[in-house]
Amino acid sequence: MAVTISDVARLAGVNSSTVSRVINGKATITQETKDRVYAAMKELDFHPNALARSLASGLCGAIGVVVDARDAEAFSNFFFSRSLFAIEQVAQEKGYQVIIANGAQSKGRTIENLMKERKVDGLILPPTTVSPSLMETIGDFPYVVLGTPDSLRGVTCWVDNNNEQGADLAVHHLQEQGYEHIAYLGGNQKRGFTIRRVRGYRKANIGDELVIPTDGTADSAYFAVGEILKKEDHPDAFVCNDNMAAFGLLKACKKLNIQVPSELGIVAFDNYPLAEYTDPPLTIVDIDTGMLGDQTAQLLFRRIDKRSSNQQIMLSTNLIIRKSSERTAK
Amino acid sequence: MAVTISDVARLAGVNSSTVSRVINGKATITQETKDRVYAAMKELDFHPNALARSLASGLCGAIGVVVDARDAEAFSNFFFSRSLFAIEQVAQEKGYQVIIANGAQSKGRTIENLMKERKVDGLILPPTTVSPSLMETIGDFPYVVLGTPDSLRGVTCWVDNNNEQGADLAVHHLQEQGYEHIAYLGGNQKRGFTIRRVRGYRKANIGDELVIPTDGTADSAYFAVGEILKKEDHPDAFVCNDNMAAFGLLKACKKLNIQVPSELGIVAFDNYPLAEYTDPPLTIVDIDTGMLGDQTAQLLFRRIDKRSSNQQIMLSTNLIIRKSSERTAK
DNA sequence: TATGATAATGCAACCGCTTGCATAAATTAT
DNA sequence: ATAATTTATGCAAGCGGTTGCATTATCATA
Repeated sequence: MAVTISDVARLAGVNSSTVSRVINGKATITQETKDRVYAAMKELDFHPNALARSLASGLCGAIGVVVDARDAEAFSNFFFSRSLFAIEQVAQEKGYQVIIANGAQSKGRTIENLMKERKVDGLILPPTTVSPSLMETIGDFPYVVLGTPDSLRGVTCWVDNNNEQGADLAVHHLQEQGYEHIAYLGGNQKRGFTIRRVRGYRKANIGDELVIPTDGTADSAYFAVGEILKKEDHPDAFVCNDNMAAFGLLKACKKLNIQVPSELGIVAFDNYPLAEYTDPPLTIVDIDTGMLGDQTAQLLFRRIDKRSSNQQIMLSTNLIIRKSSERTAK
Repeated sequence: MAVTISDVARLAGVNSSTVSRVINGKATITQETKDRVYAAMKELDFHPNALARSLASGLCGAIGVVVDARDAEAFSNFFFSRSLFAIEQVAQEKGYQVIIANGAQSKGRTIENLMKERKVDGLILPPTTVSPSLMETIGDFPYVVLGTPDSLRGVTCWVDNNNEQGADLAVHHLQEQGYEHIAYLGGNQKRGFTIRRVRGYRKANIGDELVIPTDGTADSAYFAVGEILKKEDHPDAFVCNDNMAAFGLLKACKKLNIQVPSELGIVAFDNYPLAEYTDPPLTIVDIDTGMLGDQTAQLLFRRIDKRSSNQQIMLSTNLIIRKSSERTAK
């Protein structure tokens, strides 16, 4: 059987409540007593039972990170896993555990259980899972949405990168480089972040407007631009919603013998590790996923500690300029 | 305050132990009583407190997945996150929570805490964290290493893909395609899985031997092969330890105007989403990361339930043949 | 109908820790 | 020296369940 607080108390010749106070350090205890308790703890190799502590104290010492992934691909999406790294780091500093749970199959049950069965003190949610009804069951339980929810109804707290500003950045950069007909390639036009990126593109773009959706694969981008690029007056630049779209586009350009960047410029969202190894390397609207995770976790802990009300945090994106948009180098 | 089991009991007109039995379903209870209890539970929107259950039952209902990542890059490595998806799925089926923890900074303390503070019932560990001393503190606590430990001393339970067989597969395929001087590119020669892949390469390779380490970046591969490819008698095929090495190699070939696959064949480990979008698409030794995660979790649960002794499971890899090794198409 | 076996439920201790309140010890003020 | 404070520790009641044992209700058997 495991060593308990009373074993330690007995050995140190004190009451178990004293041991508890020593552990938690929030009471005045004589140095001498402390020393005896510490010695006893070390001698018995005592580790407090986290479950019992949580039960007694009413805090579970864990936060839940919910993912909404139907397959391994979505799960391993790099946006998520990078943010997760930062989240875990913040949690570790606070002495909290991180529980991950895939909410894809369960229609909100996952979230409800985590909350109501007292498994976590707070939740980080993906934009796709929040709905008015979910927000109702969540009530004033601490949560932060990582990303902007598709529907804002009832949702009051999130952290996101500024997609609109990112698209603006991309378009302006291409315009500065002398590109004139800028199109937008990729993305599911029902997803909030795509909508906002397209909105940014529309606002910044002064030429003709062209938005080409894809299903997220390089192939679909490849086929989608195939016909368009054959026309005489095809766009001379693309803002790509993701790296896969850019890859499909590059492939199509290669096939049709369109030179990048001299004849066609490309800027894509998200700095995948491989974006700088394409030919030519891709100019990127970079999202600081680390910062995103960090801010999300920080905000969540503020809410858990009741040190913060609901708020929305928006992080700026920034441009990593590479060859794919360097028309001036022509 | 939350609804407790006694609230339910009171409303249903039974003792709280009866409610407990109804919840856990492991006792004979009259249908009529059950109905009353369920009705009361529903009326009060009762959710059992997981902490209290765990404390009383002695099981925490969570498994820990330890990662060893110094930075977000390592954390988001695709091998890990894909396996994680499968692990979470198995856990969810068993009603278990998945706790992830980065053990990089803490020298085994993370693992020890998860275990001794009773936060998890079992652990999935990365090969890099296991050491004889750690195995000693782990004792007979249920664990499974995901990957083959670098040092086998004291380690008794792991699941891995068969790296040696994978390299064998790659070399044979290249030989069949008519390539004769096959080199091995990439990897840290101190890491177990690289060593085993190289061993497989050495066994299968009948021509000259050449192993070129890299630091995992495409750049280091690019520079490493630069000189080698300039020589007259350079290898006519490469087995790459990872996708990044293959990217660097492709870039070097392009620069030196070496045609792939007609003049030089490439097979790389790991099927990155982008491997089929390179020019030419890469032939891959594919690792079924989903199966790996699944088997690891299954084995862990068998150990938790004491239905299995320590064992080592090896999963076969298989080849995805694409253009980069199709010499016959010359 | 009495009797033993079996099924259904209640009782209460316990899981290991926290914490409000009471008490005892130490310190300071008068 | 004694009273008034302040500080350090003990006591015991929870936290919300689970579970072995005791008890009662139900049923089959003779």
